[in-house]
Amino acid sequence: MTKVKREKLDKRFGEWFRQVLIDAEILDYRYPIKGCGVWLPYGFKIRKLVTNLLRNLHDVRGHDEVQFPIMVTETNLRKEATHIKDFENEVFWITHGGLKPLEIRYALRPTSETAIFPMLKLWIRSHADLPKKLYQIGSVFRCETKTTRPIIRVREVTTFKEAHTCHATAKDAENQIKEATQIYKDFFNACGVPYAISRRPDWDKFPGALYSLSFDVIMPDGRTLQSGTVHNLGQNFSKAFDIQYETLEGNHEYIWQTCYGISERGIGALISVHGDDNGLVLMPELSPIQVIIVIIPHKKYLQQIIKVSRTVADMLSDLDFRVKIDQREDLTPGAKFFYWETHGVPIRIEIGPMDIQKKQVTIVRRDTFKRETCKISDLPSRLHKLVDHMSTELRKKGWKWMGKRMYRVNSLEKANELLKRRAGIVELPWCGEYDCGHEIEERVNASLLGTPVDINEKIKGKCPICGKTVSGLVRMAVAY
RNA sequence: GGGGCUGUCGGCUAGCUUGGUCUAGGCUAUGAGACUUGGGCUCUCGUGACCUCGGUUCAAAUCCGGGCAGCCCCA
Repeated sequence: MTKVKREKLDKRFGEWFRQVLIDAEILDYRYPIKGCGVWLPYGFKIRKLVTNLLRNLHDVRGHDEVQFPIMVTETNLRKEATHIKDFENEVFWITHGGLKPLEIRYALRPTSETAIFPMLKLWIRSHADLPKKLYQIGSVFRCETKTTRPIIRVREVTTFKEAHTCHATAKDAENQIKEATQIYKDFFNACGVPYAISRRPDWDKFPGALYSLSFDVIMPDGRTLQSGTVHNLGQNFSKAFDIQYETLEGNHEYIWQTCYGISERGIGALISVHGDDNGLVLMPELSPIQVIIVIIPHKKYLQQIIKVSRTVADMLSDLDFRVKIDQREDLTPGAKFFYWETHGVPIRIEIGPMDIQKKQVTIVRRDTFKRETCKISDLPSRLHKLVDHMSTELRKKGWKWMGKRMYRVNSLEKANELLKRRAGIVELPWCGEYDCGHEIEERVNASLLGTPVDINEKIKGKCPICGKTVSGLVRMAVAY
């Protein structure tokens, strides 16, 4: 039996990740523009399963999907001062229409607040129009100056799910933050991806927000990937864009807003968390093919083998499994086994002469490579159980893995030692002050992810900089 | 933000130091055919490349400069 190994993945993650994108035919990063890649058919199918999951999660909670233009006028982009200040040096500009310079330049949206809000001003008249919860899935553009890498840091983010909500009161907006957080928890749980939720330091929040929460995922190399963010915008943007509503009493008030986003980084996370040295491992729910049938040809039994494999495929297809028979004649069964392993297909069914004789099939799991046989009549119940079991196991394995990479320390020295070897996320007592935070950041040479919002225990410690007794923590990691 | 390295068939690479039989070699992939098939079969015949622009030179994959693209390290 093949053994599950994660040596290459753990030691040379960057190389492993790039190879998986090629081997599993997810994304071709050879497009001639920096930071841009092409979603390949198989990768696009994964992406579609992920975006549909996001759609469902938002739809059932009263969000409506919309589609805004990719271009934003310069005037609108500049309306909220802190927002443009932060994005300014990574905005792509459209300066010409044909040969003529444009009188007003257009920006390729780096995020869509400034595209959406002028329209909200037109749409929102009274309290009866609230709450309004919209989302869209599309591309945003950032001229990243740091090294770009496929899926993880790109210039065209092709899969940006951004939700924008409007509310009558601060409290409603605050509740929306809770709902958004729950949606994202549900999302990452469905992907089997473990996360840490932190409130970003004040100086590192989304430009224009009151505060920002972030879902950070630890990658196999110990760096963290910011994979989802939730922002409370307060009235900062509604004031800048003059979005008011008429209250029950007939007054006019500015609306309260939130926004939250998840990108293809989520896909990057789920590839990285579950994979192994044989390539991709997918959650059954997010796998374009859930069951691959490989026949083992044998002259004497060939017709029977083909007939049985079709029967099995039809049966499983009727039960809503995504199933496929690998009918390629130029590859040996062994070659097919490797091929589908690199593609992360959760379950392989082998049907050969031995199986035919015993009226059974052979089942092999992708996550453990465990091989077992099953009577054809038992197949439906066996596979249903197996799929559930695999999802649960992958999710558990992910959280266990992450648990080993969470550290709580009291001194800068210890934190520094852990972060230097990229051990994962390190928690340290912190007073919450800007000066102390910056000094910590400098001394450990890593990023402050912010303060935990997903733990309940009481903390007692001393800020390593000012020495004050504190009840709060700060999380640090080497971030992507 | 700063520094370093790299670019040759679809992928991985040999050749570059010392410019010239390089008409650019190999593995893999791929097309046709034969033979196999319970963990990447074998054989035959094909296909397929010097990133780009400029410079040096009798002569450039090879040396120099710009651009584009990729990788690594440090802040």
